[in-house]
Amino acid sequence: MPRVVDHESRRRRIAAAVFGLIAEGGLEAATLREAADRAGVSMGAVQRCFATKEQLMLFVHDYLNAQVTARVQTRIDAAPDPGDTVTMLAETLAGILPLDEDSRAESRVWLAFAAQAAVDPALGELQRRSYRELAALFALLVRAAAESGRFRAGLDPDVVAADLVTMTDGLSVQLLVGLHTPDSARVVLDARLDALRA
Amino acid sequence: MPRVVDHESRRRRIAAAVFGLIAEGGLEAATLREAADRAGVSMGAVQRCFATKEQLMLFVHDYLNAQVTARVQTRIDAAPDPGDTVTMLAETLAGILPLDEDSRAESRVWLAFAAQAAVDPALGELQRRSYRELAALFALLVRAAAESGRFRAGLDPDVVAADLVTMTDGLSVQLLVGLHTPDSARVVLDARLDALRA
DNA sequence: TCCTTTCCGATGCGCTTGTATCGAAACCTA
DNA sequence: TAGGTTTCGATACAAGCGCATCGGAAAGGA
Repeated sequence: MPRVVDHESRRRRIAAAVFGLIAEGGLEAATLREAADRAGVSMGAVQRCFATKEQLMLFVHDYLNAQVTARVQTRIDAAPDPGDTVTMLAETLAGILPLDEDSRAESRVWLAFAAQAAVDPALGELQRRSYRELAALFALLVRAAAESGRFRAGLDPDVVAADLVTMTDGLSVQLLVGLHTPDSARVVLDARLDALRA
Repeated sequence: MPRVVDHESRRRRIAAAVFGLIAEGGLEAATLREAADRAGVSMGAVQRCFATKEQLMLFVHDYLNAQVTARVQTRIDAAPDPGDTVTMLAETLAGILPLDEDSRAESRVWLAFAAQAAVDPALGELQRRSYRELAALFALLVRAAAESGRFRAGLDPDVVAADLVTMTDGLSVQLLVGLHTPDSARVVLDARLDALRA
């Protein structure tokens, strides 16, 4: 059993390379050769880690989700009150939005996948699942905040969660295209949260 | 001056073909050969009408805007009270959203261009201009509705217009991905309009 | 009628793509 | 140390791409 290498870390390295390529040039810029170059490996290595390009792209989609999740967790941990449900909700929302260069790159990749998901059933199903998880998280936090009295009573957590997902998508597009600035987006976000508070 | 043909109508025919290709398979499916086939012309004709593929894509972007505008105008004309500002606003919003198969196709193409615009400055500028026009129209209608007493006084038309643009983008994405249904999207839209009424 | 001018359809070219292939190198076991 | 197994790097290949080329067809003026 010779020449054993850490496949998983190499897969992540390649995924990170593809992520960068998509962030800079869209899905069309994601070619196996460029990915191999950027990851510092040969094409043969890429082909050994991923049987087809489609599998690679699905892995990159998961990699994107992991990146966003990690960013959000970091934000929450750095907040003054990491255990507070409203803090968690606010930091999650702010962490998803493209408010700095890193999150802009993530959002560009997200948008590229969203466009592809609209014409690719398999990717669409994957994305639908991701959205459902996000909405469930939002609903969980909203319900907890309402029960603890931090949010108004009588809110429908699922409806509010869906609204928040819709808002983040809209704001992300507007931030990327440049019609919203990070400052103006924060105003919208804060206003939305204020409207929920008791 | 022989062999004179109607260039403009041929350009629209080709644009319509590319539009269909993008709606079905994303930007990657938009190739000159497929476009020529679908439009029922030869590649030579396509090359005569558009010097490069980039010019063709920019034309398709304008074609998309024209399609949406025409749909919205049709909706307004068919409404019971075409002259009412609130009616115009409501029909414009509903016309933009992917609520039926035709508008879903338009929204898929819009999303494909939005993703490309995030990594292509020229297309980004074009899209920014389109968004500004839309926001200006919304602001105009909101201001008129507020002055005529149909909407609450004290609304900032520009802020409301930006919010409406953001909402339509978010709803469009959620409708395309399948987390919102046409019915649930209409509920959100109606609620947003109700919140503006006096 | 013929000629000039415009147009178009077909074909070719250079390039890039994803994937397949394969000899060589690397490593663990015996 | 020898052997066998796994991995990798380079290369080959077919397909598809945008774009360039060009001979002939079409149409109005002389």
